[in-house]
Amino acid sequence: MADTSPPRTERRLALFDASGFIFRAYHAIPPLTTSKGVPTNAVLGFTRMVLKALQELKPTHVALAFDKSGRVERQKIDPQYKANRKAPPEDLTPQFPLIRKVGDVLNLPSLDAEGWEADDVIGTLAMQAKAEGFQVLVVTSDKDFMQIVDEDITLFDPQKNKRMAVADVQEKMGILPRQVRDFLALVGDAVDNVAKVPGVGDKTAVELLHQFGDVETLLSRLEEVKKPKIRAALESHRDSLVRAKQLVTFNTTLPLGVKLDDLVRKAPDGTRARDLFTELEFFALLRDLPAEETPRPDVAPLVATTTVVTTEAELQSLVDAARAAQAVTLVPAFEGMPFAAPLVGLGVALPDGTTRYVPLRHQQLGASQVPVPAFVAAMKDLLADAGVKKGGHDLKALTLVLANDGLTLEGAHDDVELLSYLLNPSRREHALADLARERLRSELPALPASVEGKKGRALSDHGPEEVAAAYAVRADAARRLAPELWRELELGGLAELARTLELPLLPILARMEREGVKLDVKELGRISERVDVEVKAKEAECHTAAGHVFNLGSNPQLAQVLYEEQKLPILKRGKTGPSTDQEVLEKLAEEHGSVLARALIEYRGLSKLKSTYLDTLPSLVAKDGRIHTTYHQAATATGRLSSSDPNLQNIPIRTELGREIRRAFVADAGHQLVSADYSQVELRLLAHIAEDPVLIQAFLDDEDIHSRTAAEIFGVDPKTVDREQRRVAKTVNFGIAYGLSAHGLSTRLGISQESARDVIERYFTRYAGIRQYLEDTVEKARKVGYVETLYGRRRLMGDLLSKNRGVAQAAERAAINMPIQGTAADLMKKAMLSVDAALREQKLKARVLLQVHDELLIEAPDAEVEAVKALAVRCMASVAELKVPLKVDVGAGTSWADAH
DNA sequence: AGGTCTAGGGAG
DNA sequence: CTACTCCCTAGACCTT
Repeated sequence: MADTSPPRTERRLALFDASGFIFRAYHAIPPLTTSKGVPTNAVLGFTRMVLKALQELKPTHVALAFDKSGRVERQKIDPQYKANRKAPPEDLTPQFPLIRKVGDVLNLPSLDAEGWEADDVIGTLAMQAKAEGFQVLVVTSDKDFMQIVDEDITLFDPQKNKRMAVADVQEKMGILPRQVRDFLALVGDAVDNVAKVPGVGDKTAVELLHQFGDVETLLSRLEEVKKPKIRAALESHRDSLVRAKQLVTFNTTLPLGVKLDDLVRKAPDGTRARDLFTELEFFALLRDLPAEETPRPDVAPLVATTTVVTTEAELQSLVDAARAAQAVTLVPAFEGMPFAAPLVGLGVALPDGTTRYVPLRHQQLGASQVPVPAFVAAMKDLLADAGVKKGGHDLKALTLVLANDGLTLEGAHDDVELLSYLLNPSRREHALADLARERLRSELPALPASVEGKKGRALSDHGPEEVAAAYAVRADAARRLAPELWRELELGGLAELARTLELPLLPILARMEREGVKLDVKELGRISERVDVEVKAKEAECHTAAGHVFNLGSNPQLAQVLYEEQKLPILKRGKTGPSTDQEVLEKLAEEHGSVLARALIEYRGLSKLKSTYLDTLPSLVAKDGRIHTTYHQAATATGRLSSSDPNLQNIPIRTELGREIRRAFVADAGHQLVSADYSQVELRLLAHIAEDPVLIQAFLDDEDIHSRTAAEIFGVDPKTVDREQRRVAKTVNFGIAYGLSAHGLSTRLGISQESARDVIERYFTRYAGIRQYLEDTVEKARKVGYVETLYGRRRLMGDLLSKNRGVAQAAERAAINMPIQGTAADLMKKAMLSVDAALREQKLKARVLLQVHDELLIEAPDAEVEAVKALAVRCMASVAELKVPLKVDVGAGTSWADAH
């Protein structure tokens, strides 16, 4: 039996200067509130610091020390002590109790003493612990604490992550730790209103202490002080100096009535900590909390054991059970990209609450696992049977992995990632572990580190016993989460959206990813070589203009050259320094004739396209010569898809070079790419949703919408609108659904704020329905807490009630935009279902490859091109009956550029 | 060497 | 603060 209590010499007590950190955290972290408006910046900073320090110091004992009416006792010595301190800011006061709560849920004892400061509490405990043989670590950033440093007591500054021992004090101060109080008394403290001896600064104080050792000796041998002025000053400030030393000296003899055994470190109360952090919206910190040690009694723990399926008979009985229940939850074990990764094993949860793990490609098992062909044969029909509801987490990935073994998954129904997303699309992640923690109050067992970290052993090198439980438990967690999520979806009116839109879309996205798009690597290479030359030339041009070589990619270096060496005016500042962005460079080039700025703009444009696309895309081409992006169906706050690895939704188009890059996206031999995109879809939706008669009529008349808007704004005939007027109108049309302000419009158009205001006012006068819609949307969102699309997709909008004006206003703009952008996303998703169904129905070979928000890119055999163009237009335009027509532009060609 | 943050910029 | 929604790159900075 191992003795779990550490040996005496290894007992470490960490004492936190809580009060000190509260103020530091408050000032270090910009104002922050929860979505309900509760200020939390100091709480957050404090909590972070504590967690970090605990991790770093790994103490065996711990306490948080607070001030409690901290001036009272010292003001008995000197009524002026801290008399100039203002009351804490009003948004800090409510944070004190919250910080005590944090200490409470983290199981860290809070200590204080009436009338005394945290310093004294710490001093007292430090002495007590030292006497009992502890190592003491005082967590503080306050220099006053140096006075209690000795061989057993060290300071730790969590911000700098530095410890301070005796030698460090000597090095920093030039005196011994026990002389620190004498030093502080001599030099005083303006902040705390501790009087100093005039004429005595740091240097003199240290010199005096070297000569006399301490204040008392100094005062008893004043005649030995050489400098007459200093001697006189000390003479006349005798009393205040003695008082000062009393003020700065910690009281180390407080009757705290605490035994060190009471301070043994305990694990946080996982449940309460999670609840509190959730309430405070400290989502990042939630992850750092250790596993919950006390599961809630009303929830059964996730299955702890699982059956490893190694025979065909066992597999068959699993299949039979799933078929009988018409449902099964599956979590695949695989490594790498789902469209290329072999299935290593499959975690299975059945509705009866049992789980299995089916190993398939575990090296060690060899022949003692079900052979892949047998697995495929046994599972094929079950997986392809849409009547058997499939559950899991990220069923698109499951679909792709299964497809690698020729298996088709139908009946995707309980994808908990997708369901959770629909409930709250603003959430960054819908990780299974988080959902299980929040909704099941259960921690998922970790995967072996070598699996999780993707390094070391391959997954297939693990024995099934190492991973079986982990995957089975994941399946079980998903199975249990689904009904709860569906219940909430029903309550929110979101279930239909899930059933009829998102879930049917899932297999289509899987097919699109699997299909990929062909890239002409040679063509891209040719462009890259050419651009390489141009980039180098521009780089040289920049260096010449600067007069020396520097790193063009480094904004600090660039700022140095522009603003210090070339003395150009700083037009805009960012968080970290003067800005060097496009807008600024443009001005510097235009208005200040900067050659460097001009060359840099061109350099940036070229190098961006080169590094992001030309150099990167070829490495992402799979063995089949095609690029397989990943679509994220549970990513955006508005309901759009997103794309990554690579992002094919931001391939350039606006510049000539950009268009050339699109020329490298090509159709396979004998095929063409058909591009079909919605024209002005968001503006049309704005017209429909806002029910604005003027805008609706404009679309019904199929007018040039920007010219029409210009005509409305400027009160002229649409035919006589000039280019400038149209440009203004176009910017307004685009910006209005984003909550465009007069300020924004003026900077974008380079017009005065007055005329921008005028333009917006005229717009709203002509399109009165739009103003009404914008106002109603925000007002309703404030009341109900969310905004929604035509099809009921919701986005929760907590920030609308934020006390931070900037945050609240940003939320208003997002609230205005979401119903428009989100409805457009809904329409496109519906269109994708419709196109897919039509292609199948007509038995066409054409395949949808890409979706870029308002565009679909389809690869069609030459013979099908015309039919596919017509089909795409028909499907996309008829996806909804609105008060305005949906217009679809379509084109075809051998490359993506040519299809436009 | 590896992770995270920031600035900047590509798309709709 | 100042136009919404994303993802990716490079450099800076910090940690292992």
